[in-house]
Amino acid sequence: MSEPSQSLLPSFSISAVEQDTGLSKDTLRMWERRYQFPQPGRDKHGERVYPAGQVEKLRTIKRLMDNGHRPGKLVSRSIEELQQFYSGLAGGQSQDGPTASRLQALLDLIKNHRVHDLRQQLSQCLMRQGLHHFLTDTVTPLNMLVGEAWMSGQFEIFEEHLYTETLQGLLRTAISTMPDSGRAPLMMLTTLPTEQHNLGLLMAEAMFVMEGATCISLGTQTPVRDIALAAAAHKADIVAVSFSAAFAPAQVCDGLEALRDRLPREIAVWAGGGNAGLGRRDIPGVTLLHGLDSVAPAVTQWRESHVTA
Amino acid sequence: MSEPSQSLLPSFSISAVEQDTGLSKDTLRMWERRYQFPQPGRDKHGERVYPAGQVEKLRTIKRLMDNGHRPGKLVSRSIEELQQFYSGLAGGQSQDGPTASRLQALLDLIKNHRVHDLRQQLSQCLMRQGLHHFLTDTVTPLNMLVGEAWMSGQFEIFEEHLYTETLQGLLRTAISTMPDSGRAPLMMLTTLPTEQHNLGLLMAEAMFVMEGATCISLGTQTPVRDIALAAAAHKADIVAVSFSAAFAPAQVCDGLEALRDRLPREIAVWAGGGNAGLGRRDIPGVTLLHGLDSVAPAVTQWRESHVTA
DNA sequence: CAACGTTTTTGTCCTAGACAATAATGATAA
DNA sequence: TTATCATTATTGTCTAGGACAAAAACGTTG
Repeated sequence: MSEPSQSLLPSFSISAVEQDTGLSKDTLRMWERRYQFPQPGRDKHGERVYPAGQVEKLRTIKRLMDNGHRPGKLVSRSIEELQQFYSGLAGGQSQDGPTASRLQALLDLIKNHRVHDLRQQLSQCLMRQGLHHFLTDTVTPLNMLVGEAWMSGQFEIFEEHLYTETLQGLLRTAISTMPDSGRAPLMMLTTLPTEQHNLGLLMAEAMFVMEGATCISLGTQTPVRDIALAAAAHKADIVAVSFSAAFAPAQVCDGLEALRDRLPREIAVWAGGGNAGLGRRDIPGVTLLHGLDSVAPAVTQWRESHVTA
Repeated sequence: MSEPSQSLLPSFSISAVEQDTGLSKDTLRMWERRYQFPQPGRDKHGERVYPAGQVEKLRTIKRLMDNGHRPGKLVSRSIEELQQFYSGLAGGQSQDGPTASRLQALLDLIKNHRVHDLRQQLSQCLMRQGLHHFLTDTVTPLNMLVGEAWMSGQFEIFEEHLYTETLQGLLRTAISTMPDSGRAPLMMLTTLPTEQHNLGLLMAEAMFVMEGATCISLGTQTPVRDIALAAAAHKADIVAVSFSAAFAPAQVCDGLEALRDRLPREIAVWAGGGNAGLGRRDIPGVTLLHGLDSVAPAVTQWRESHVTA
């Protein structure tokens, strides 16, 4: 529960590790049994005490799992191996030329903690490129680069937080600037419980608003029952749900099915985001959006099949 | 894990209940052992299946616990009794006259899902009252009323979400409107892991910015280690942490002590929010802010004791 | 190359016992 | 009557190892 601060290298209780890594206590104990990793020490009460290094490795593993890897292949490797593992994954589609250097410049601003300049530069990008290209050509690749930088040990968590927070501020401002068109479709946006990443949701909202849709965001973590109630209360046309990589892939389909069941058929369900479990199973009545570029066609198609007076 | 959708009244797995109520699986099982409540059924695999009614009662109990009640006195009572329990608690300091009717009007807007009007009315309040009075005289009491309305069954979760989301948008806009003074103190704002309520943090940020402080927000849920790193990187003067009622009161002091330990002495630690565990133990080197009104004096005092050229 | 069945992998759930931290209570003294 | 201290009650989280179903990977056949 508490983290003793005696030694220079701090150690963590099992619940602290759970919070820190996103791996459940059950999973942590199970890995210890199966893979002999992690191997925490014990305090005087016989409770697990995880050294900082192992926690870091666990974080790294979790991150790789979020990208589709399986733990069995990961636990036995060293941190260094794991870090290389990742750059081989995201680095595949790296840009080149001016785009790359522009992104690198932004990355440097984050690294050097120039929050103010970062915000200004991003804002400038937004103005120059327009919201659409800003999202697809700057934010999306930058997200990947930031994740990669964290993975390879160049970034700390807080630098990621800072980037996310800055971007959120920017996007919210941009969205609230666009006039509420009042046009169909009326979209309800949210995430399911345990999914706390707001950034993907905001990016989606921005895209939808640009297509002239009317958006109502419930924020993150709305229980299925409440999504259904909210959609009914607002007579929404579409419920859009976002799944980040961190969301348990196995839960994605379960959640979408539960949601689909609770909603009347005339309300569409759209799902998107960077989650590995999204394409896995096909759920009838749920439209998958693969990337931001599929937003515009989806809205257009919806409008064509819902022509009203 | 999955929620069967066969019956009209849906039922929940233990992990669904955990998500929904914020009570850990261990706690749920323990209550069952000790208090004979909840009493979930079992599916064919022998796993717990909680009926919707019990989940609702659990939610209600959790809410009361967040306000300082203890479970032993609550579990045996009926939902109706529990709901009265709450209104007796928060209703004590109800306003009267024009303030009350203004708040009631806003409450009605939420209830009738007039999101657009709600935003406009709130915005108008903000303009008329100014940010300071808006926060203390409108937002704070409205928060309580919304919580109370939920408790007594008048509000659904999603209506609370909607209110929160609207308010967040408004506050973020207001904050970004105020020019970044660049003056001391440089404040770093965040919450500890598991604390996901951003609203209190935003309200605090607004107050600080109005006092001419420079704010950098890390968003919610930053691990202690990363708060320390971030504070060092930005040469922050003060680290401010917010604790909502939902945060485990027992963890508050632990977290603050851990944070205090990791930060150099010249960086101040301020803590605030509606959490019941805040005043409990006195932590040397941590300043407690009781309510938004204590923000201004605290900043003034800090400035007085840090006169620089 | 697609579709199917089999094996391995993996996470979550279960029970039941132990114990420490916190809150409430009662007793004593100022 | 109020403050302080010791005792008792309450409460949450940890531990262990067993069980099992869902998903992924693999191999085989059409």
